[in-house]
Amino acid sequence: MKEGNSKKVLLIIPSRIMVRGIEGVFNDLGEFRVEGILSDISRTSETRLKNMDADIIIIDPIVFDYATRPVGRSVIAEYSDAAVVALQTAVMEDDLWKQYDEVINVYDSPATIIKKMRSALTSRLDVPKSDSHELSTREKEILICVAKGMLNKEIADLYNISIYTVITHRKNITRKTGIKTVAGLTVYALLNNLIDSSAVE
Amino acid sequence: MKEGNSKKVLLIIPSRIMVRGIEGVFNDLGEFRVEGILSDISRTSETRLKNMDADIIIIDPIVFDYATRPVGRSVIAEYSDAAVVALQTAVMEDDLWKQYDEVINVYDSPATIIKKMRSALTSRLDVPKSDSHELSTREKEILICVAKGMLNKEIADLYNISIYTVITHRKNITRKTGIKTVAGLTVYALLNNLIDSSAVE
DNA sequence: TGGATTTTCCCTATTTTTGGGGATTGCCGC
DNA sequence: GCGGCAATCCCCAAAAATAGGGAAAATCCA
Repeated sequence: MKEGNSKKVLLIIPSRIMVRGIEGVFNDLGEFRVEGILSDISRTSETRLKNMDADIIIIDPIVFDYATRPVGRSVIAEYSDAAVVALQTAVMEDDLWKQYDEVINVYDSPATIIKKMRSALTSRLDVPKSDSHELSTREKEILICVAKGMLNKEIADLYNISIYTVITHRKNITRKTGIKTVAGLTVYALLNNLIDSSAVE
Repeated sequence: MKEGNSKKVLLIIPSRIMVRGIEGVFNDLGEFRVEGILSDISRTSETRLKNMDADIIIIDPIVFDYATRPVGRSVIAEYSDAAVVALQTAVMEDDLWKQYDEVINVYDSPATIIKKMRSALTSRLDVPKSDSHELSTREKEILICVAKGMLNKEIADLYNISIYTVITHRKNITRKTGIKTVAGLTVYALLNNLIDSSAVE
């Protein structure tokens, strides 16, 4: 397989292990070549994203990170036309995977990985739109606390706000998500990578 | 760093990406050298485990079919004296990590990985013991309901028992597990495969 | 058989959450 | 400037959970 023919890949993956692993798998097989590596999607990264003319981007959705940012592929789409493949390492809500052209699981065999890479290049999604009824920053913070099992009083103390405010936020959270129980909200937080299971109990 | 000096490492990891990644990281740094790779812990693997005189084993606990029970390290201990390091890729109950000499996270930096590898070699655990206080059948049933977000009243009606009984069971569950909050119990139930995340919200 | 465990039930009191109202401030976009 | 939204605060009443206590059957196992 000729070097010149291979597709340019950009990795946006904070795990050195996984970066080296994917490089290794691609080196074994040719066809794809890692041309750039980013470990986050910070401001400085965005210019590299724009300048580097990658054919395909493999991203670990964890970079869209807990609570702070509006999740998703759409962020990438602003800076690059490359196909975007998610690297699946953790549990995440089904809907969130659908925005990517393909999803590679860390346990996939090299053959499967290559197949999915090809698939990502041919069958491209065109309109990745972000969902509407997002939780506000504060609401996410409160939700995280709730999912951790904190009391309203504890949350109020943590953020130096009134317990009434906490309760109001919780009302809005249940209204926006449609989830009425703590158990449900905990699962919601887990599936949306707002918390890690180790953060609870 | 001399080749002859490097420690022998056995990987028991089903993910090709992660195997190649760890090989890459170790190649970059010397000191450790991957001598063998297994992708499961089947019967045939056991002889290789015994014969290969590894200094340290890195294992992805997913090969133990996870969460189900506190197996794990003890299985390895039957066939090898090597230090055992877990590769942390997914959420798992806190206690289950404690049986390993070290836990490397996929997002750890190479420096951290090496540090943990050294630590695993020096500070070795000696008695990997399993925990005792299991939940009774009824308690598991109640726990499942709690994790689903059901009210005590609803649980009582479901099993045709008094709400007092439900409360008593919940007291015993919190006492046995040491988990006081619904959020924590939900995670516990998820991690122990008592419920599926789809069963909640 | 006898002890341990499980399962069941009950009470009181307190704490916490939920659900229904409201209200003010400030910021952003049209 | 006006509407919408985010974030803050407040009250009240009802529902639910928590934390003590105790106790009696049923079941299991050694």
